[in-house]
Amino acid sequence: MIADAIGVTKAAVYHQFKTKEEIVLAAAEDELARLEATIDAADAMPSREEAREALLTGIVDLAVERRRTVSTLLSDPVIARFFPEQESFRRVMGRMNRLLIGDDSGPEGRVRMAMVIAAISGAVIHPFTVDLDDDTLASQLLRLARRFLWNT
Amino acid sequence: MIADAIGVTKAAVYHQFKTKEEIVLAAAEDELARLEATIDAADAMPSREEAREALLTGIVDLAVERRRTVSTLLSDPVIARFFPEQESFRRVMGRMNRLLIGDDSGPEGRVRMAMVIAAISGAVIHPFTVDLDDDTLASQLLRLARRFLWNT
Amino acid sequence: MIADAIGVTKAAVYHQFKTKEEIVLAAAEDELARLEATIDAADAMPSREEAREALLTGIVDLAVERRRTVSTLLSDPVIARFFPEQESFRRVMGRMNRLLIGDDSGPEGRVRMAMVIAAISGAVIHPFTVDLDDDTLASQLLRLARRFLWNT
Amino acid sequence: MIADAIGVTKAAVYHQFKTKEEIVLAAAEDELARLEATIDAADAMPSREEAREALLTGIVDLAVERRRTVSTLLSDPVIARFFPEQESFRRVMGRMNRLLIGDDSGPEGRVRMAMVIAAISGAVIHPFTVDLDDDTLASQLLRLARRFLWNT
DNA sequence: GATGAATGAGTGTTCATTCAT
DNA sequence: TATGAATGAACACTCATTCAT
Repeated sequence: MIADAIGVTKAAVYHQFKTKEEIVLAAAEDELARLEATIDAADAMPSREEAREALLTGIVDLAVERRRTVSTLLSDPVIARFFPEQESFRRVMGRMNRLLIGDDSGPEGRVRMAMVIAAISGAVIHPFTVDLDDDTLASQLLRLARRFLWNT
Repeated sequence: MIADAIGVTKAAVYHQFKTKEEIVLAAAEDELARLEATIDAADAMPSREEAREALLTGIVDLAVERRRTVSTLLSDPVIARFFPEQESFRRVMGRMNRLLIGDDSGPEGRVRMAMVIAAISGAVIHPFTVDLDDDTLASQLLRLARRFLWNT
Repeated sequence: MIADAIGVTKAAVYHQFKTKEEIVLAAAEDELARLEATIDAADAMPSREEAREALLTGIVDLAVERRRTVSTLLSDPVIARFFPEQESFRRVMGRMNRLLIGDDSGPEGRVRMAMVIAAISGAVIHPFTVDLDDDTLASQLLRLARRFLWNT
Repeated sequence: MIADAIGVTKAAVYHQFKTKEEIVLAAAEDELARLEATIDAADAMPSREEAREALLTGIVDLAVERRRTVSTLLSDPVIARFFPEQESFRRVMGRMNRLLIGDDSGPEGRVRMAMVIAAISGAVIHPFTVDLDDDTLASQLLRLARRFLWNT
């Protein structure tokens, strides 16, 4: 499908990537880089509150904007298996944790972070929300995350 | 796989269901029936508050308990395409809507319902929450839903 | 190639054999059955000398007659890997050993047996002997084996 | 595999050899040169008997020593097809013939030569003899060849 | 109701080769 | 001399489906 979609032969794709897994992983790394850029931008903010706010907005925007790719990636078994062990992935998740819920984020905090990320990606790919336009979806996601994380 | 799992031949399965889609749809109807039973139970409650509470708990329990099936079903393209048009599905969703957010649920209310359902199913299948035990997951899901729906 | 040669689709072949290895093994078992039939016939001979003689002739005839199949099988990596462990194979080799070089066949005897079998199959598939007609090849092989095994 | 093994790209190999066949043929010529050197050494012997003996030992040593290469080459279809027509190959085979079985080697003699070569190479590559150590294999091969060629 | 046999259309991958640079 | 990118053709295998029995 990939080869057909970009109009080359399968063998040409296999010249660039050794296995199918490599293709999936490359796509995921690309998406991860986008997320890290968002974190960098948030980090540059003057106050903690502004940084938090910017990050959450950035995450939601990213998820909504890149809906299809994110959705495909998140339901891919290769990602589920290999990504949690990847250094790059752990680093980005660590930075997100610290910014969103603080250095003192104990197990409870981490669980809440995981829940929010899961909820965001779930909502972004879920059939029930498929008809929602991007703005509505983004604003609802922000509300949901704020209520759950900080009760605001 | 299905045929092997129940110990008959593929052809025997094709005698009962005309296509693979039919099998998926049948499995989904089964899951939907479980949900409707939960709604029936909630409806039998004496007060509105108790009904709401029972329904939300029931939904979360169902999602957590039947994690694997629900997750498989929700990431199936057949479901995404055909289910929203199914009468049975619309009926159950309507009853859920009315119970959870009231008869006057305008478009805003329905969007919020959809978000909660999406968040619950997203969290249930998401890789980040895969290690959470059922109790933790259920209690976090309840908290998330209550905050977002009723800000409690 | 197999599917094309017998004029069916690949999938039809995969309906009968689960893997390519199974096909190779099945072909090998078939050839082995031929060899065992030859041993049975030799065993029915009245004297030891006649039995020996009949077996050697039988082996050589088989190798020459079924040249192409035997040659293909012998250069197949699957055979080299899995056949020596197969019960059927060990049984047939054991019977051959006992008939050709006797119950007292020590390590020296077994090595000689192996050499003769190897020489026969080598000669049968070797490019240098590819133009020899079946009769010439068979008589030379008999001579070689007799000289080496019994010095006659 | 070849390109990887020598640490260059495939295209670099294709700059030196026009086809895969040419590579195989070049490897074979290399092996043939070794054989001719062995014949040269034998030819330098004072007596005919010593020359014969030296040649046979030399051939067997070569086959055993270079087991893997010889085996690969001998089971290669390109070799079977093109080598018998090659001038270099015919020259070396002619010299071997004359030394091993004499100038008067009629068709019978040539057939016997071919059989011995085939038996040697067969034994060297055959699965049954794969566990034999080099010394055992060499001495058995010498014995087999002597018995068949000269009945000694 | 069920089975065995078959099929078309894929998928993931390798291999020998070509060619512009 | 060498490289990177590409290709056609194969190969081992799976999947959803059909059909005669």
